[in-house]
Amino acid sequence: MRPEGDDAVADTTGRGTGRGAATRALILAAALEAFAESGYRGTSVREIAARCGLTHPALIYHFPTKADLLLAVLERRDEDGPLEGLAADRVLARLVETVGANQSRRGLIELFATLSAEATAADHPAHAWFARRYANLVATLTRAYAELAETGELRPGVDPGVAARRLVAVMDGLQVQWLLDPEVDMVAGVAAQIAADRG
Amino acid sequence: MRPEGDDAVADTTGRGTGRGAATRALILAAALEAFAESGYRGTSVREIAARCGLTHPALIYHFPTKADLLLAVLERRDEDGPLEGLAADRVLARLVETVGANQSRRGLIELFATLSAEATAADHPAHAWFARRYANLVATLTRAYAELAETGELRPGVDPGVAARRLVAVMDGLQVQWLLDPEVDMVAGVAAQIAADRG
DNA sequence: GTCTATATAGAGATAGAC
DNA sequence: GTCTATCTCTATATAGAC
Repeated sequence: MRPEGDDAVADTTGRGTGRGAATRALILAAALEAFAESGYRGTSVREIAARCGLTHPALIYHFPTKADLLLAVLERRDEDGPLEGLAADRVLARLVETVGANQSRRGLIELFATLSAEATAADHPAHAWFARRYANLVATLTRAYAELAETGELRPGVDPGVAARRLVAVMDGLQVQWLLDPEVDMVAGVAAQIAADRG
Repeated sequence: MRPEGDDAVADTTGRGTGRGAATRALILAAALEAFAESGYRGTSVREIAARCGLTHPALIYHFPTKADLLLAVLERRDEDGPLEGLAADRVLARLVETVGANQSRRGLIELFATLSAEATAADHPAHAWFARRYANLVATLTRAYAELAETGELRPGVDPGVAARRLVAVMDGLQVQWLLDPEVDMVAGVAAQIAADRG
């Protein structure tokens, strides 16, 4: 009897989808929360284990190292709908929607704000993941802005590549300001940023 | 005989300016470096002590706790020339200059990028410092943009307060991107940001 | 003012029982 | 699949010698 049914959690350890699949999902949720509150370095594997009623070795059985656990959390977020295929208008609209949706998930914002700064260190376990993430995002937004420029919808003199980096920067920077002061309106900020560069 | 001469290092422990003043300056420099490389949580007091040829207890004599050391490092940077008194044009020009100057001090950028994210946690020792810093910076830039708006030098429809927050966000966000990829031009990005909101 | 030595707590990770 | 018990390392901080 296998109680997990048709559970479909990604398995990075290659152990298949045994009974542990549900436990793995539990662990990933707890890890997301914990990393979000204290960052990667500030969180202990024991604390994550305690959050889901496990002991430290039990967790380690599923994710051999702390770094493996972090990468599993990050890879899980990669499943979010990609922006790559969309038209320029849709890409920018989706970006604003995402910011609005995230505004109700403080933990997620904390995780990415903390981690993206931590992970600038070359030896950080999530370094490659963030480098790839930023490169992809900037490339996608550069293409969107370039598309706007072709039809004259980008303000003259605005460089699509620089504007794309600035847009990503505004999203990141407003997250920190919002974490320090929840009165800050991230959606308004990002929308204003896009409006400033469009014609 | 007091070898420190007219040394003027801030003394947060209330021990006066005895021989230790030179040692304190040495410690602060090493702490800045170390915090910059590994963040506050990722740095041990022992490592900072080792960097300046001291033992851990010797350092603790000067700065009773790790948090005291961090705050002393931050307060030391408060001595940088303030923006408050300047005219709008000068404020914005100085901002771009500062970004350019910082581009040669990777350690400083790492410190602030890492810490500003870490310090969003309410119980972080530098939380109050960063909350104050952002409030001051946004207030100063809001005033500068409002001044531009009065003389019609701000693009119509741009809210000075929102634009100020976006400018601060761009500076912060570009730092992370620059840390991940030194090809990123922070000066060009910040200059473009200001140009996008001005008339 | 700086040291050695130590207390205490917590980290990540492993071995082996059940 | 999860546990107890333990290893090893490192952390912050203190006591007291010099």
